[in-house]
Amino acid sequence: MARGKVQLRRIENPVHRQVTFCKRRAGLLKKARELSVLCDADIGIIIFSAHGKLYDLATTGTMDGLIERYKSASGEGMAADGCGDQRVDPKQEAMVLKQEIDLLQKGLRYIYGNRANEHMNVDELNALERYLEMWMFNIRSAKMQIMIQEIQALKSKEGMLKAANEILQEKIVEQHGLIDVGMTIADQQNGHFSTVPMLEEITNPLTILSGYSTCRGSEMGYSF
Amino acid sequence: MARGKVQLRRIENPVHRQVTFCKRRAGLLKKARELSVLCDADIGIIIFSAHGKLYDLATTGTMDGLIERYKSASGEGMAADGCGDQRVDPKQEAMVLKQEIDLLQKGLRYIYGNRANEHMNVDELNALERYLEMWMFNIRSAKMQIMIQEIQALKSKEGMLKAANEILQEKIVEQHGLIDVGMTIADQQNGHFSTVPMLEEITNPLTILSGYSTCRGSEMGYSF
DNA sequence: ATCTATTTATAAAC
DNA sequence: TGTTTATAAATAGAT
Repeated sequence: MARGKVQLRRIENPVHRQVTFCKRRAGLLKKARELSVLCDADIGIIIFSAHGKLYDLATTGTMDGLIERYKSASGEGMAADGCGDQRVDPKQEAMVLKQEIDLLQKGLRYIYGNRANEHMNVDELNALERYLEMWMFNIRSAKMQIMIQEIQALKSKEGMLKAANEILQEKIVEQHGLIDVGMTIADQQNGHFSTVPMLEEITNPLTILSGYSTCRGSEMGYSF
Repeated sequence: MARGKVQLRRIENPVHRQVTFCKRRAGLLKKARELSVLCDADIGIIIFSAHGKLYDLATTGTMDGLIERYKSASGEGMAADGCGDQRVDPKQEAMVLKQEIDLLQKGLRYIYGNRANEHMNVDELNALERYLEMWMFNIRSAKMQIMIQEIQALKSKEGMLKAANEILQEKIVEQHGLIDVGMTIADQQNGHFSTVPMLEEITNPLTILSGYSTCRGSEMGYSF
């Protein structure tokens, strides 16, 4: 705000960044206190610096009190959604794909390269943002499917082995009486990996996108 | 700040107070977003109006995530009794993922749902864009680690069972002569799932981002 | 909500 | 860090 307009992006110079952090942090907290007094509001602010240091402010009581109040107040509204879909043109498909690829490449340069060299406007960024989301879905779906297959295959294999194990055990018992070597080894592992249900919940893309499974699954034939 | 200096005390006129509350609240949140972007800070703000209405902002993930982080960061002055260290967030990991998903879902509602219902400003969209990049890396890494662990655990379990199986087999042979039931079942599965190396190639984030493996691995200590 | 006259906040320099 | 100063932003009051 002074001696030069500031761009809304991360300040690269660490010294400048630190100085600005101090000044603006102070300014922000001051504004918060003013708002609280002027308008009779209760305000809590939590700030973690880039290095993880905590700064906080609670204009009323304690931060914990505000957090409690927040938790009870925020558990309220849940809106439904109406997902309207548009339609695609069969003829321009190739051109569209080409443009998407161009944008992808530009975006990668932007994200991983020197941002100063690549200019992307808001529209391009928005488009890129949408693509990123689709990519995540596609890649994740593909990988999850493979890994879930793998896990289920291993589990079924395990089941087979256990069954075989039991059969062998029984044979031995039939022939000889109780022997415990095999059972002991097998049972040591039981219940050790009960994380599987949770795992599947977390990793299943459909779970993550719950409520958005209309997520253009059919439109997502982008050949990535 | 304009047309008249303001006194630092509660504005008595209810209309003025309400107007000022709206304006300054917007200003405060804007300042917070700027500070967050400029200085790479994570900020959460909770505002209760005089009438109890809640307004909030979380520049990183969700407010719940910041609250958790706040609680663990602020409660560092107590290290009395001998509790086991939980340095490697076994539970926090899941929560972190959940928060990321929350924000992603908000973004998805915005992108695919009715934009009128979800108001996201340009700042939020830019943040979302940055998050997408980080999420792709972080979420994928976390999930891959879990699933790879799972697969390895199952494989080791399989090894155990096979070993037990063999021992049992030997016992039977010792006692009785050749029996083929167990061996047949176990061997049916051999070599069936040689896909694992390929799987790991596909799922490794660094592979997907090949050519961009300078992918800020070290800069990505965003504490989600 | 939109428009200005002013007050504030603050970037750069010290 | 703290102070100074020129300038960008925020915003009080009016519309």
